[in-house]
Amino acid sequence: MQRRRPTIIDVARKAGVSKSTAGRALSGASNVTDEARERVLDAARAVGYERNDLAVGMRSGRTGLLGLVIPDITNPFWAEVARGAQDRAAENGTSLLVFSSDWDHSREASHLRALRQARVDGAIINPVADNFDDLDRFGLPFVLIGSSAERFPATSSVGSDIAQAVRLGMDHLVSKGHHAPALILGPKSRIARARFLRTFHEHCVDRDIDPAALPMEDGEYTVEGGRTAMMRLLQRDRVGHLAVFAANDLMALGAMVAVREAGLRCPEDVSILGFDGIPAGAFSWPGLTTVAKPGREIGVRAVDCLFDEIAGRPEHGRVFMPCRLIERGSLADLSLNQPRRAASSGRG
Amino acid sequence: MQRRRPTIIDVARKAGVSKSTAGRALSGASNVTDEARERVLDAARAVGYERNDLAVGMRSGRTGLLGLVIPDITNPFWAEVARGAQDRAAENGTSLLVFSSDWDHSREASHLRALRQARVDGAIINPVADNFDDLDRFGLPFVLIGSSAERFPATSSVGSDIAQAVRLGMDHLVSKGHHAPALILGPKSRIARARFLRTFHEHCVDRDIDPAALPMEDGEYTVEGGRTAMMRLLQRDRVGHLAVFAANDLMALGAMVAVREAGLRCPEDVSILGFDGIPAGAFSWPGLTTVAKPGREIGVRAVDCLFDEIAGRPEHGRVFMPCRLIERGSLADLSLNQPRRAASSGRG
DNA sequence: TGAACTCGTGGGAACGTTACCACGGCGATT
DNA sequence: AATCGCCGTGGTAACGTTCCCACGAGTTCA
Repeated sequence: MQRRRPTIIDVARKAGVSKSTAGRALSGASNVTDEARERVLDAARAVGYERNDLAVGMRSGRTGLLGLVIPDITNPFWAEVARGAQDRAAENGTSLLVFSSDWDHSREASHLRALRQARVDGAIINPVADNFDDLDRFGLPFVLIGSSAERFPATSSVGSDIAQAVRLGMDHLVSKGHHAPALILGPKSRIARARFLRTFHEHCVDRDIDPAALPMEDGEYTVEGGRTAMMRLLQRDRVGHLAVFAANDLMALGAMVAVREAGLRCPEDVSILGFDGIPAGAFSWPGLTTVAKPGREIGVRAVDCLFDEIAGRPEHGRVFMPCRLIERGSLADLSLNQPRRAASSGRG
Repeated sequence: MQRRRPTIIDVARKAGVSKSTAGRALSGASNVTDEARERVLDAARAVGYERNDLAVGMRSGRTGLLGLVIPDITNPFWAEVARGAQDRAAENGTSLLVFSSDWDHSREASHLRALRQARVDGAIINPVADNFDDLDRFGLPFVLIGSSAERFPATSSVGSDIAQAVRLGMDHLVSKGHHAPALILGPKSRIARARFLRTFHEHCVDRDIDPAALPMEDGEYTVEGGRTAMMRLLQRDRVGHLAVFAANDLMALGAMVAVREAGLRCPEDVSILGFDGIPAGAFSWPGLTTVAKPGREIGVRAVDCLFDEIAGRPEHGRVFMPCRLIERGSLADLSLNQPRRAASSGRG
C-alpha cells in the first residue's frame, strides 16, 4: 500500500526537464529559467515531492541536523535553553537532536559518538567535566554553553555572565544586611562550581569579606542535593540569621524544604537566594528570590554562534549574557532591624 | 587539516577483505568467520572508523532517528515524557528529534514535514487538535501520546488512564467533603479537554452530582491561564468553601497565585487539586495535592510501542498508564468540621 | 566575422552503505 | 563418484541527491 516516495527524478520527468535542472530549481539556485523553475515547482507539488535530507546530507555534507547535549532536559533551566535552541534552529530549517548526559562522562561520550554518526552539522554542548579529551576528538563544529567557556578558549561559547550574576546576588544580599552568606555549591567535579566559587571569592575580597570564613556545603544540582546540603548547614553552630546563596534554583528549593522540615521559617530564620530563574521559584512559599539566567536566549544565541562556526565565519568568541535579579520573598531584610554595621559581627 | 573520515572501504582494505565482508562483520551479521570478524573489528578500531548513519539510512531505509512532537518541552510534564523517550531510544541505539508545537497547527504540520524529510523511522506525537488530516497524511509509523487516543482507534497510543485519574481525584475530593468542585479546564479546541470533561461527568453521575450545576472556566494550559481562570471563578457568587479541580498542574499553580492575590488563603478558603504531578507542585505553599501521571514511563512505553509499530508487530493498541494521587496540602478537610451532608447544600 | 564569454541545460560521477547475486570450497547425501 | 546444499566471500547495483564538466545557443567585443 505504501507507495514509493517520489524522487527528484519523478519530478524532473513530470516537468519534462533533466534531474539537474529539477535539482537546481528545487534548491533555489539562480541559473534556471523562470519558466523551467515554475514547471518544476508545479510538478513537485503535483507528485507530492519532499526532499530526502539523507541524500542531500550524503552528497553535500550538510544534514540540517544539530546536536544538543545538556545535563538534563528535565531541569527547567535546561528545558528553556533547549526550547530557545529548538525555535532558532527551526527558523533556519534545521532540526535538533537532543540528549541528556546526566553529568555522566560515558553517557556524554556515547551521545557525542551518536552525533558524529548521524553526521550532524554541529553541536551545542554543556560538557560534563573539565576533561575535554572527548571534545578535542569530537571533530565537528561545536559551541559550548554554560560556565565551561574559559577552559576551552579556542572555541566559541555562550553562557551567562557569572561575574555580573554573582555581583547582583552579593549586592542584593549585602543591601538586605547579609554580610556573610553561606554557600550551597554543586559537586566538586563540575566546572560550573569552580567558576562560581572563584567569582564569589573575588566579590568577597572587593567587599572586605573573608571567604574562607563562610560556611559552604556541596550537593548534587538537584532538589535532594540542596535539601541535604541545607540540613548539614543547619547542623553547624551559628549565630543569628542564616543567609544562603545556592548555586542553582533546584538546590535553593530543596534548601527551603530542609528549612521547613527543621521547624524553621524562611525568610524569618533563614534567607535563601537562588540562581537560574526557573518558573517553579515563583510558586514556592515564600517565592524564591533568585538571579535569573536568560535560558531561552542562551539557546538562541548558541544556535547563532554554531551557524557562524559551521560557516567558518569569524567566530563570535565567548558570549556572556547578562542576568537579572528577581526579587520575591525568600530574603529577610535585616538592614531595617539592626544598626548598619552590627550584622557583620555575627558569623553568618 | 580536517582529514577525510574513514569509510568502510578503508577498513576493508586495512583488514584485507572485501567491503562486503567488512560490512557484514561491522553490522554483526552471522555469516562471517570469527577470524575475519576480528580482523575487521581491529582494523576499524585502528583507523577510527565510525559508521555513516546517513549512508545506512539511504540504503537500508532505517535511519535510527525517531521524532518526538510535544506541545512544549518547557512544560515539566512533557520534559519528563521526553526524558523517558530519550533514554529508551538511546538504549536501542536510536536518537530523538524533539519538536515543540505550542499547540499550533501550522507549526505541527511543519514539524511533521521536517520529520518526513529527515526520513525518521517513526514518530511519537501529541497531536494539537482533533483534526487528523496531517496525521493521516504523515505516511510514517507513529504512536500517539496523551489523551487523543480515542479519536484515532486504528493506531496505537500511550497515555495516562484518565478515567482512573479522575476517579482518584473525585474520590479524594469527596473524602475531604468537597461534593461540588469547580473545574478549570483547557481551551475548548483541545482534545484532552473533552476527554477530561466527559470522564468527569461520568463520575459525577455515578455520585449523584449534577455536573451542569458545577462552575467551570477555561484557560490556556499555563500558569497565566490558570490564574485568570481562577480570577473569573472567584468573581462568581458562591457560598462557603470553594474547591477546584484543575486540568493541569501549571493551571493549578496559577490558580493558587490568584487565590493569594485575591487575599484568600489556600486551603483555608479555597481547595485546589491539580493534575500532572510536576515537581514544582512540591515547592508551592501549600504543596499542591495532585493526580500524578507517570510522564517518564509514558515516554518509555511510547518508544516501545513505536518500535513495535515500525517492526509491523501486532500492535500494542492503546496503553493507559495508571496515575496516582499525591497528597500535599492544598485541600482543606471539610469532613471534620461539618456534618457529613452539609457540604453539598452550598453551590461550591 | 570569428573568438571569447555567459547562460541554461543535461549527462554522469560521486557520497558510503547494504542488498543481491554468483562463485568456489567443503561436507553430506544419494 | 557425482550431486546437492551450505557457508563464507567478493563484485556490483542501488538508494536520491548534488557537484562537476561539457555542450549548444545566444551575446559581446575586438
